[in-house]
Amino acid sequence: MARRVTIRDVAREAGVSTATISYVLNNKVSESITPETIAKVNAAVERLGYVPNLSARSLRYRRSNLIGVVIPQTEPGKEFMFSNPFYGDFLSAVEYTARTRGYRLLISGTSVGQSYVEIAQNHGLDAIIILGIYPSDDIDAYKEAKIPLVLVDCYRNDHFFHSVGTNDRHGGYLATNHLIQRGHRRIAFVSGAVEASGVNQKRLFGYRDALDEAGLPFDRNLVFSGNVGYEYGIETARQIARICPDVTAIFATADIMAAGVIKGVSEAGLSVPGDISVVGFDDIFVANISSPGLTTVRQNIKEKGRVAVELALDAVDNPSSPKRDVAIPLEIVERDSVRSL
Amino acid sequence: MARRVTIRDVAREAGVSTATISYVLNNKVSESITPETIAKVNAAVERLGYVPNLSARSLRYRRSNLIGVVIPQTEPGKEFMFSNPFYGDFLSAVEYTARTRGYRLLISGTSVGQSYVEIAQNHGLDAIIILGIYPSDDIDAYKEAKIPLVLVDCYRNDHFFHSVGTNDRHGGYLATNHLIQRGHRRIAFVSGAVEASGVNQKRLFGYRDALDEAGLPFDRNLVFSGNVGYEYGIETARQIARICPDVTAIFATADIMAAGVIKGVSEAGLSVPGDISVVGFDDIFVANISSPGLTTVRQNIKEKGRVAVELALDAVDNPSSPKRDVAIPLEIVERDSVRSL
DNA sequence: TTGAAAGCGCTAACAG
DNA sequence: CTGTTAGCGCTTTCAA
Repeated sequence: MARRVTIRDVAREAGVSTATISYVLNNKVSESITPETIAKVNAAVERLGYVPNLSARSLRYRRSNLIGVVIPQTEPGKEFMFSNPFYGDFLSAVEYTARTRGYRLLISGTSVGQSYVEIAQNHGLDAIIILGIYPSDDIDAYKEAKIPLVLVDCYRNDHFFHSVGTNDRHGGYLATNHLIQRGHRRIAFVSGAVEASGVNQKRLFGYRDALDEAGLPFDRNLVFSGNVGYEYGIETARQIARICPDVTAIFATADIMAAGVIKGVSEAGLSVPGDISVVGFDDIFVANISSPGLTTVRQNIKEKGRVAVELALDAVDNPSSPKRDVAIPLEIVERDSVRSL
Repeated sequence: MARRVTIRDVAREAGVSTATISYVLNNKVSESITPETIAKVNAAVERLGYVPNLSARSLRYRRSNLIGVVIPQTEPGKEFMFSNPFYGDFLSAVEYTARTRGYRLLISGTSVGQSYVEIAQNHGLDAIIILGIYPSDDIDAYKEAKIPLVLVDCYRNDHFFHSVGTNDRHGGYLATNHLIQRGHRRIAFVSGAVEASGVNQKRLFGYRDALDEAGLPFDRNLVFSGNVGYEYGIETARQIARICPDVTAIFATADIMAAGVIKGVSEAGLSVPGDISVVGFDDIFVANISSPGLTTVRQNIKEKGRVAVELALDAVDNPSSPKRDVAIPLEIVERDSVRSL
């Protein structure tokens, strides 16, 4: 490794002191520096190819300009955290927004026995964006460490942190009501694990809301919950086709699952939407690709990512400002996977 | 921000010096420390919740345990760098491998006017993995900065850096030959930009190889190159359906495009594989989801990510070791998008 | 076996 | 207007 060019080298080259270099580099207008000096410094920086060392700076400043992003392992021990394209879309938006604000992203799953709090402190992360899970074990550690946190898609918030999500209950209602309006009466609900105060539970509540409103009975046997994945969608659709012949519609709480459902339905020798209508959730591009095109509840993932970063930076700059819960709007996007009965 | 617990605090708590703490923390066996001291130190660390500051350490060590990953902007100015799920899969594998080796990932696109070399030096990145593009402008800067680099899917390598990719020419051959073997004669080639020494050019060469081998003429009008995206696949398929009625098969050099092609063909009122057969490239899960299932050239993305990290770390540890070019094997995966004529 | 102290590169208070 | 210097948290040589 070639020796780094330091601020010292630049100072020598420019014939001024290191402090002056630092002032010029950071546009410290409070110090008044002659234009000539500025020019000399810039020339020296240029000539030497000087690049500031952020490790040193962050040691000094106690800030790293780094935001951590924690993506949940979809399945324990599974290394493909991005198996759902939703995460990629989200991360893209986060990265873009962070970059325009001068922040970089540190991404890391967590190995067993290692808390993300530790990683955060290790690298002096300015803020952390956590997706989908409420790290119940760690949460006190976060509070204690006073690391600004943004919770995404998490309802177990105690207003100690900012959060961003959607009105999942409303989303569940939207999807189910869409089907009911089109004459469906026996509607299956397919989702990942339904945990207390998790998004799937909320969506399930919304599903029940719509049922109730229409005076339809809630049938526990039509609720299928497993894991958020394409495979599980296939399996469940097969199963539904086999044991619930009266079901005419399926609401899957993630497009990736809905895609599996469509596949499973056709593998069972039935057609979408001919025999079974399907509504998804997210509106990732898979909804477009699937055939038939998937009618789904769109959430603006890009916006979600943007807001997550805004909130994170707000928490950094105003640690004591009141914590906000932002909900990204939802809307039904109609494609071709729903039939009117 | 609560004041950090530093090694000093731990030293005071344990009643020893900071050096001793450091020795214990880093298992410096060269120094012999009594078990009692070790126990005391560990207890103090535990009690105080001490977490090492990696900025300080990296300032000292001149290494950050950070690997940079550069994902190309698929389109200039477009913020969604992950529009192709391929990247998410790749990144997952990279993250997992890096983590098991004690490294974290810094991801960042590059804003205009900012070279990634600068980012790398800013954060003291130990190595960088660059996907898909040869940063021709920067390359000298990388060499000069002596930052270990791994080039992924890049043929413009001068053996100054490690690289990992696949035998794209062979892949192109595989796909095209698969179609030829099944009786297809008029086969369109649909890809992103065909640049000199880019993957698409290689795949195009492979396409020609297969044509040549079978004694089929190469028709320039059957080569469509635009950008790697679902939309472009749709457009091109429509166009092919309209102006090339004799085409019976399409080789799309990315599954994401192939998915678009399938959509476009059906929008044109034709069927896959009834009227037109389609072969893709990558075998991302979209190949599974699309209907009909996409026959495609599989590359082991996970392996690609793993190897990229291995090579990166090798370059860190052995800066002067000879540079390797690793090719990940390819194979045809048959699904339902190809018909035998 | 342990401690004191220098220094990694940078910033900012203070002095000149 | 510019320079000197202390110190951010850590490692490691050298001395005790």
